[in-house]
Amino acid sequence: MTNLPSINDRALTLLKTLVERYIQEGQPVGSRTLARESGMNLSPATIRNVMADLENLGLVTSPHTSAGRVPTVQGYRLFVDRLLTVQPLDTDTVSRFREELAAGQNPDDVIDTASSLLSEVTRLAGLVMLPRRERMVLRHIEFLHLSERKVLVILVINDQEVQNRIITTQRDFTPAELQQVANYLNAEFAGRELESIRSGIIESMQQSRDDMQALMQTAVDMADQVVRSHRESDCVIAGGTNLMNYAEMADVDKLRQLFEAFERKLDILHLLDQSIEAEGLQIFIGEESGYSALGDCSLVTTPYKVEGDVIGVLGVIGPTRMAYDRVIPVVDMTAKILGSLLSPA
Amino acid sequence: MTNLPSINDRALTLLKTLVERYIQEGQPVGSRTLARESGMNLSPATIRNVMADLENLGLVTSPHTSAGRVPTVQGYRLFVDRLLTVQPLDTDTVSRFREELAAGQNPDDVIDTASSLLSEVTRLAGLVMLPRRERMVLRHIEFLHLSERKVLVILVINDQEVQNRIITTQRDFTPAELQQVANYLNAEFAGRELESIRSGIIESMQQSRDDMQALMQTAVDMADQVVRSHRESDCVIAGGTNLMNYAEMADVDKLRQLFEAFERKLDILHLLDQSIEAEGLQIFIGEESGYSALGDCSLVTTPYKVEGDVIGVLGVIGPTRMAYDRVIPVVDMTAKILGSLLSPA
DNA sequence: TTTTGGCACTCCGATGGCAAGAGTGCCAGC
DNA sequence: GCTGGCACTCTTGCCATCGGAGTGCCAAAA
Repeated sequence: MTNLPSINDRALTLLKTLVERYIQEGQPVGSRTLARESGMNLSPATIRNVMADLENLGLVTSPHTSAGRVPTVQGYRLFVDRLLTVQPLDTDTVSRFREELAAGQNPDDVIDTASSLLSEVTRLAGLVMLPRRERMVLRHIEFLHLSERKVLVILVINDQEVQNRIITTQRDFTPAELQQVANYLNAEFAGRELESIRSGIIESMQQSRDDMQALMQTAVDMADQVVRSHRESDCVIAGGTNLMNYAEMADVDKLRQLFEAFERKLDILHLLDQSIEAEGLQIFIGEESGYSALGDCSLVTTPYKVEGDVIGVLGVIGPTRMAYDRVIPVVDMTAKILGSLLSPA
Repeated sequence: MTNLPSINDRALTLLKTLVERYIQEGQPVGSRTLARESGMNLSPATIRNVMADLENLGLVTSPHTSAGRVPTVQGYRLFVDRLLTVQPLDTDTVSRFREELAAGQNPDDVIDTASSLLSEVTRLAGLVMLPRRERMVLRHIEFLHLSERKVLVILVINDQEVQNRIITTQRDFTPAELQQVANYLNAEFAGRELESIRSGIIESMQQSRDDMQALMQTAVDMADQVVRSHRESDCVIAGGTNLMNYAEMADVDKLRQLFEAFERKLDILHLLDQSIEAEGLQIFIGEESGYSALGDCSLVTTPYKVEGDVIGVLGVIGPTRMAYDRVIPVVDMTAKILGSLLSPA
């Protein structure tokens, strides 16, 4: 972000080749290799001088005296911000994403598929935050008499999501009574936002017979729960095992931390929450995320939109040493396709 | 299983202490330790003789010349079949299971909770196979008009499970038309088994208007899918990260194999399928499972029943060196509680 | 016949020294 | 400002060594 004072183009080019090389090989890059690789016709000695500068600027570091250099977080930052040349997507991948995502039967399906595809193609862990809707509109409510005092409540929200729950009522309602309550609620509240329904129902509970209140109360509870669960939201993580293939994850302890974070999901969600605010694609590199469990990991995320409104975030998580140039376009494309598939109509 | 010829009680007691000790410490047990631990007032030399016998019988083995002994798979087998003294459950755990499981809002909730509780209490990975029902009865079907040519189909099966899907129809149906089809299907097929509905609907499709066929076809498709997905079934695995705490899982490669098996789920399901036939609690030790990915793992499973019929399997997976005496009663109890909670009425 | 003490033996794991290899830092010369 | 050269450092692999732990076997004791 901050513009570095004394850094010339040559140093930048060398940094770029260094990062690229390190991403590919995963091992410290020495001056000899860099001299060969950079295509700049410079001697190793010159490179060493430049490296010393880059090290002073905090862009690279060596693990020990006689190893090559490795990019620091700041080095990666500069790389992705200013040096990265993004690889074009091959059309096969695009059409594959389009097809497999379109095959989903309902939003949950599509989101699962998105996460799996992301992980499979990038060979990293894919993550998709479930869409949050600004407007949560009750579409339809239905009560189904199961057995004595057991009722199945079905709630349809936003034309897509179906919630269901079994409740035990105080007394046995006849199917006709249930139908009656449902009809009333549908007539009164269908099309209204969940937030506003709560007060509405509580009001009308005053007037209705006492024993109907339990049913209505449940409707309110469920609506509450849907709203709440959508506020704290949730996310789908796929292909965590992919991360076990990387040398930097060889430490079981580190792995455990990471996978525990996956199971908790909370930290991840918090990170995703941050990037939901951002305009476009975002990259968190290593410690930038602020979570030690994501130690040597980077996160590439981008929001996805329905009808111009951001409703969620998706991306991948992998070692800092990931192929950003190939990952970024995949994440980008997935967001676009997912957005278009989730839009109503 | 096969009764071993020359094995006396003393040898068995020593085997028992050896296995217990090894389960606790995770390290080969030497003759000196065993002499102290067994409480039998025998000298290490005597123990060594017995160990040599046990080794000949294939019940224990030493990793190398001057290490103590470690149980073999056969050793564990004999241990769990004949020597194991099961620890009583503490009542706190039981009531905790009861409460947390009863709090589930619908079957899926309950199953997730069961898996999590299993993993948390045993500190292993918990797994629960989704219940398969013999009778799959259509309870209710509903069509909801979303937008032009988009219809949300909701299927309620067995009074508990709700399936939903969004379909695109050939032409736009009015809400009234949709209601009409739903009414017809409910009147005709509610209460009947899914298997038999297929043919019924196809028959009645001959008589109905062509453009209604699409809707009915979808109903058939969904029913098919439900039946099929229940046949190949599915399972919930929780707390895989717990396994990373065990020394025998320190190898990242082994871990990867294991977690990949978790993601595939197929092998696991196949194993669970085997134990669904069995009468009660079953233990697969190490290679007995037949899957190399489960190399040093054991599986403790037990079927759970609803109204006397086995409808699923649950259990835990962990290192062979697990505390069987504590794990077994937990698995057992979970199955009982889960069964009672899933029963209708 | 069974148990025991003793003793030689084996193997692991930690430690240290050694040499090769890789890469750096610095300096003097171009 | 670039380059070659040289000394220096650090890792890695290898080998030898040594103490500890535990076994196997044998001969004596119970």
